[in-house]
Amino acid sequence: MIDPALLRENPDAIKASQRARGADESLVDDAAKADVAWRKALLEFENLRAEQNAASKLVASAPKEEKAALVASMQELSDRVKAADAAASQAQVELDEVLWKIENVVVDGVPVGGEDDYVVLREVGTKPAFDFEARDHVALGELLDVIDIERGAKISGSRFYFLKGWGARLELALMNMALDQASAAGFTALITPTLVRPEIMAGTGFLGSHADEIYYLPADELYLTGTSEVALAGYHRDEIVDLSEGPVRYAGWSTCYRREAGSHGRDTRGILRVHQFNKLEMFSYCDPADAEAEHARLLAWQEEMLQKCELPYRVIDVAAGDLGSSAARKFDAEAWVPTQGTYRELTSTSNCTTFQARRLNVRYRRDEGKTATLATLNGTLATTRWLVAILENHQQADGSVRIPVALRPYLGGTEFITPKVRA
RNA sequence: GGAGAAUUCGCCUAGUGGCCUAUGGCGCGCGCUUGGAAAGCGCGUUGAGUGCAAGCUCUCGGGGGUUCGAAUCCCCCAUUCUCCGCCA
Repeated sequence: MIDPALLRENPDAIKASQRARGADESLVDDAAKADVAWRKALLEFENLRAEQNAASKLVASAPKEEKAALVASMQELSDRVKAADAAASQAQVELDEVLWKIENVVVDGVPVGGEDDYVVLREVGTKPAFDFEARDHVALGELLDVIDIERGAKISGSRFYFLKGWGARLELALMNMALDQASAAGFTALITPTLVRPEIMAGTGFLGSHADEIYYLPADELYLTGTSEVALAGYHRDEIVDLSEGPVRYAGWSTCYRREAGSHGRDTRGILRVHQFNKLEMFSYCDPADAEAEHARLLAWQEEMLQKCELPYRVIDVAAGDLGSSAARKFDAEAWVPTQGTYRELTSTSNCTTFQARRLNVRYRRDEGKTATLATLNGTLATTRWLVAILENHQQADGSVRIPVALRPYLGGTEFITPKVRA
């Protein structure tokens, strides 16, 4: 939710942001109107309630024989209080309805436009030049017996798979390397619940336009999360978080579930787009004044991981129209996928400023002791999808795959996965 | 699955319709005292909304109801604990 104070002080800033996103600008005027109406209704109710409270004290202290008359005279006031209360509640509902529709105010400098209007910030690493016919990760997965897509489909349908042998070990190695790096940077490891209640799903902003992307278990009224961000953001719901020692950071590991309802026919081959995968997610609670700096730190940690995996990648500054509603800015790091001749997203990091925290009521104490809404940020540190880039970029002519040096300690020192070796 | 008990400020706790603008303790903060500390004493210590402000309003797990008036009575929901049953 946007900051109501900003709505009163500088509605034009919100309008400019909506414009940059290609979103509805008129919502801002609607919200301002609803805000005025709500405050008026609230004042009316509070004045009547004050009157009632005062009169109620008289009844309490009145002699018995006068009570009946006093009580009778207060019934009409009581009705008016009830009506005013209902009107104020209704006005607040109407205000919230509009406020929740307005997306987060983008950070200055975010590229204007839609999906294709991203700005490439940098390209890092050298794309591999193969002097043989490169195999894609599906072919490599079969050859090395590390990814079993056929049997995944047999037991669960399309977009499911088994990671097998060195494939399973490679993913665990990747996650462990990421967790070690995160722990060294001060993140607390969390293995999170993947089934959450509706209000948590709504509070994190995932039940909006993308609700059909989410698995739902009606018998239990629980949602399967598509990212541990949901649990990590909900973790401190309704709490005052101690930020006196700097940002509070969590590295959340979980399996992620996505229906991929709107992507029929896209990335149907392999494990690039699947219904179930694992992810280690960074999540940071911090002082809003520090949020942009923290965003840069999250991106730096992501790049460190990509470099340790010896992957060529580029970083893009995602355009306003392609941001999620909670994000004020988003950087994606995309790794080169040789057989597709293009970059594919491996990590994404969003600065949600106070937008998400306001919905979930997460605050911190400022130096003066006052409470204020804090900022939340998130970013991918490793996912199953990384295996695609690792397998394809490090493949050799004979179909074996070279393990990046930094990952080897997590695989018992193994340097190559070869077609003959089994885990 | 069944039965019962509970949920009050960071923690523990008092409170059975109006004197609750919620008790007491622990902890924490400030001060007095002290050579310094402990003890002791005094003051403060849930948050939120609105308003320029004084103030007013809300907040006793959440929501609804009864009532002139609800921490207190009723209903629904959540969570925790205990017992019984069933299962690994």
